[in-house]
Amino acid sequence: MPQEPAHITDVDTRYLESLIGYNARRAALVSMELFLPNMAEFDLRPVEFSVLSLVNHNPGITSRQLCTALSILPPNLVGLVNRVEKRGLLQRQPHPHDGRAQGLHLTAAGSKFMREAERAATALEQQVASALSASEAQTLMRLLRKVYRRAD
Amino acid sequence: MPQEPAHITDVDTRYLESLIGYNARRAALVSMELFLPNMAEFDLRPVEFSVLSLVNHNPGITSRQLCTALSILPPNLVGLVNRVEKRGLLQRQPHPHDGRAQGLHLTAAGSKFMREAERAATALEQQVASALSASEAQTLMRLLRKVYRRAD
DNA sequence: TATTGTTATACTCTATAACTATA
DNA sequence: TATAGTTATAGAGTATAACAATA
Repeated sequence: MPQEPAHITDVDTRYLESLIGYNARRAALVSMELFLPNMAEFDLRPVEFSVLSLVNHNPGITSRQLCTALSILPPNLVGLVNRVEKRGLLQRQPHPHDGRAQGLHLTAAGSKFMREAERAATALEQQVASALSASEAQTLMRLLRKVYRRAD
Repeated sequence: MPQEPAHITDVDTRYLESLIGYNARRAALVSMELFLPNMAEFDLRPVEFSVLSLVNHNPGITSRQLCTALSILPPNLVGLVNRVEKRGLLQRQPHPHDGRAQGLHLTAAGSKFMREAERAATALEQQVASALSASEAQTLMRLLRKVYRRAD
């Protein structure tokens, strides 16, 4: 056991690395760091990508549903939707059954855009998972979902 | 295959859930949500806990080393260290070999405080990992480290 | 010349309160 | 009365530039 050296060379991170939250946060930050340059041509932040992807796969989804699915607070979604709407990627449409709500839909340009963006994100995934085998990557995601899906 | 329903009931998140970054971020957010109430008595934010824990296990560590180990930018660490120093948990001391640097050390009160805080964090870990077996938790952390340790 | 720590500051992200229109 | 969307705003977190002291 070292005698509490006053001059540290290698930092002992073993305790922090025994905590799931610490490890998940570090991995998430690295993933987002890789996202930015690799997705630069799309000018999308991670959350914007997530929103557009959910609209892509759930046409007619409401803001409220997006907020619940992605843990975004409603006031913070407004500006985000406004931006991608101004870029011509997304449209608000009247909701068929609820006059308060609006269904969100990708425009034709938005659909094409998201096809390419999701292809790029899937390619980027190879970099994020470069140290993992295919089966390790699947295991990792399955275990992460067990952590954040509290009620399943 | 559904005909693009305009009224979504269950949100299809399958594509996003195929991305490591998305899953890691969701799990990190849930972990931090659990951290706040469970660690409330210590009045520590996750990053403050990480800093104090590294000082605890690496007495004499410098700010620069902390920044590197935790991916914090130096200007953002200053206020954080000031706060825990004002709380009497941490002390800056002259560095033995480098006049520019300062070694960070826990005070006696800080040591006692961090013993209890780390015990609480370890107990909290049982909640974070409640859906995982012990071996699944170990696997999860091992795979997460493979993601964020780009050069190993 | 490079590095440590610091200040000042800007920018982004996240959170809260209150309002409207509709259910 | 409750909910969807919105506005305004506050707070937390993260970023860059520039400086003094030391290597």
